Amino acid sequence: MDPLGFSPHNHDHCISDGVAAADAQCRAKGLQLTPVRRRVLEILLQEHRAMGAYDILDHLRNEGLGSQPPVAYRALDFLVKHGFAHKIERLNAFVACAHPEGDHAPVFLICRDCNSVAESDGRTVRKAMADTASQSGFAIDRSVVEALGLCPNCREGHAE
Amino acid sequence: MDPLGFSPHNHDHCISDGVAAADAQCRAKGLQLTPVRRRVLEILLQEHRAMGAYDILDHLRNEGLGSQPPVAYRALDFLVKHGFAHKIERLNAFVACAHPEGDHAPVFLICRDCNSVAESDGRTVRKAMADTASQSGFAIDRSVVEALGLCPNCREGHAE
DNA sequence: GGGACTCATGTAATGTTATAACAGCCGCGG
DNA sequence: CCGCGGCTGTTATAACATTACATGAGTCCC
Repeated sequence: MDPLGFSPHNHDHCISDGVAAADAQCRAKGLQLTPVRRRVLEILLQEHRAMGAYDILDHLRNEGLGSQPPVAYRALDFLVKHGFAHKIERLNAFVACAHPEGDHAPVFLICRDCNSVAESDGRTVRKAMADTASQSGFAIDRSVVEALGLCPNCREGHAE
Repeated sequence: MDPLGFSPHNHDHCISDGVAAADAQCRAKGLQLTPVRRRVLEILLQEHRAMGAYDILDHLRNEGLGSQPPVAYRALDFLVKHGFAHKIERLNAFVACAHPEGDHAPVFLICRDCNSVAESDGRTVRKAMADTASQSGFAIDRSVVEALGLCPNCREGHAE
């Protein structure tokens, strides 16, 4: 059940900081952080793990905020589009962004044991990708970089 | 409709070479390249694009080789597991491996216009990822690296 | 040959993830 | 007041994937 950075932290801050950052950016860009969107972001921050759209929908349903898939997907699309959350393709799941302070190029480290997801700095990786792509004349818009393996905590358990 | 390398080539060779490589590796490793598996690989090589499992299943059905989803998924699992094909997570689709000569770390370049997929050499990218991961003590097993953008051919069309 | 085993296949049913399409609401500018 | 854009509510369905169980073909060992 360990969180995004593979390290302990004050989790209340994650939530309030994350929402505050989104709030600020939405105000700055004229976007609407509506109750459903805000709540979905809070849920993602709270749970601090990759969640399926239907997991999130369950929460929303319990809270009377919507019960049909499009409700969840629309909120998630919004959050992903504006960088407040990310989709983990490998898991068909979503996580709150761990670095909401503007543009970034995340690399996700997914633990195959505890399913935690860490978002780490992908700048060197993106650089390498840009080099690779330019050799074939390909122009990258966006990219998906996800590693599967063992997080530090689970590695200990597997020590042989 | 352009293919894996964004460049023209003799496509008959792709198919025969791909199947021959798989054949050889299966023999070497004691794996069974059964008719369904072989046919799925041929279909992927033939079409030379990312195909959904159900697209492949349609082909199989037309040929009397199986009609239920597990038939396609089992063959695809086999091919992916042994490196004869890859899954493109972003597209929920599969492509034949373009470099069946043993271990490799592919990076996929996915054109958002024509949907072609190129498999390029990911060694420098993997190196960068390993560096990034090791900083947080994460041990990578496998990874998914997919870039979305415009291939050289579609770039021309978009020149403004 | 017969029994036990493994691996591959056939098939029904179901589960999970995601989208299309349309109707209604609400705030805002004209 | 009206039209318009953006968000939400809801029904229905599409697209992707797996579980579970039955059958068959080959191999090994006795």
